[in-house]
Amino acid sequence: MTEPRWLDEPEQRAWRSLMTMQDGLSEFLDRQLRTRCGLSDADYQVLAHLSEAPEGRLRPFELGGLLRWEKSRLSQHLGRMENRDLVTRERCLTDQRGAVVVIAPRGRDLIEVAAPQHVADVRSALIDHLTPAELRTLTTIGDKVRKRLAELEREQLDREQ
Amino acid sequence: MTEPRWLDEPEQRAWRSLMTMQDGLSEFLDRQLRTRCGLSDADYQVLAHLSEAPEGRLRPFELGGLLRWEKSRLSQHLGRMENRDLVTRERCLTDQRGAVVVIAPRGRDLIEVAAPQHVADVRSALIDHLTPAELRTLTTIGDKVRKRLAELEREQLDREQ
DNA sequence: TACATCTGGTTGACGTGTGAACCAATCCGC
DNA sequence: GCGGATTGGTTCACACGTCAACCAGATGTA
Repeated sequence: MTEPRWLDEPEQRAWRSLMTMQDGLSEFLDRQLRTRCGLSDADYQVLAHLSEAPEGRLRPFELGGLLRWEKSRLSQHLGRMENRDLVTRERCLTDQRGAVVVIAPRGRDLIEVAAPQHVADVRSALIDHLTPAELRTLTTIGDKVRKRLAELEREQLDREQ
Repeated sequence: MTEPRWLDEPEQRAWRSLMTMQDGLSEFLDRQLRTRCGLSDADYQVLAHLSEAPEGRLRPFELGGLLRWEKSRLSQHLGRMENRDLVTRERCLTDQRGAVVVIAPRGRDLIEVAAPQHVADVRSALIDHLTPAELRTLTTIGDKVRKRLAELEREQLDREQ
């Protein structure tokens, strides 16, 4: 605590580089989706998961698990998507308190137009400019960080008890 | 356009890995700052830039340039930060329409507490787990993407004319 | 069966980001 | 100098995310 251990030059550069890339990439992809298909990144992810699910239907809690979204966020977002005819909500037959989200025809159409364009954007902004080695390193780093964050989260939970 | 060129296995994994890391990292860092210092990531960045500026003062448009924020966002956020005594706003003497943002004592105190903790978090979640080679690769990738995004933005602007 | 607890989901209040409209001061070409 | 374009900034309306409170149906345990 008394010695902060600031980032040195290469560390600083890597960190800033990552942050800038992060902001730039999300901003770019979100804007492309939005201007070309009228979908936000959030809409896209919801529709992507639904379109891959059997019959295009999922329980909200399953969808929330896949997206790692808070349940209130999901509920609010589904409400807005329902108003725009992207999805519909039905009552669940086997669990009386639950619901089922179903992708609507308009949602299906939009995601089928959006998906190839989105992949093309991801390629054009990132993937196509990476060597196989860079691709591997990126995967490695991502996996390491994911594991580490899970660890930190567990520690946090332990401390709370 | 007729052939979408989907991502292959390693590409897919790298992309998802990056996205997950991105979400997880921002979420973690933001939560740490928020619970320990009552600062959002946005607050932190504003205060960080201000505290490094001469006399802790910057014109909003300079700050906006550094943060790459829309001016309306910056204006709104500064308003809220002013209400919380983190910054103050003064009229600019040399440009009658402009303002100057100054870091307030409370803002200075908070950033000085938050900064070392924030760096420690960045280390503990990311930097300390990377080899020098990974650090270099990350920097390289970030730089490539930044250049590429700038290129795409220029093309976009050209198309609009 | 009865009561406590847990789970799936919605709602409301609030903080935050975006785009467009707007105002005033400044700049620039004549 | 004058009039139009540009720049610095704020404001409004709206979309979005988070948290806490809440409700109803399910589950577990005596």
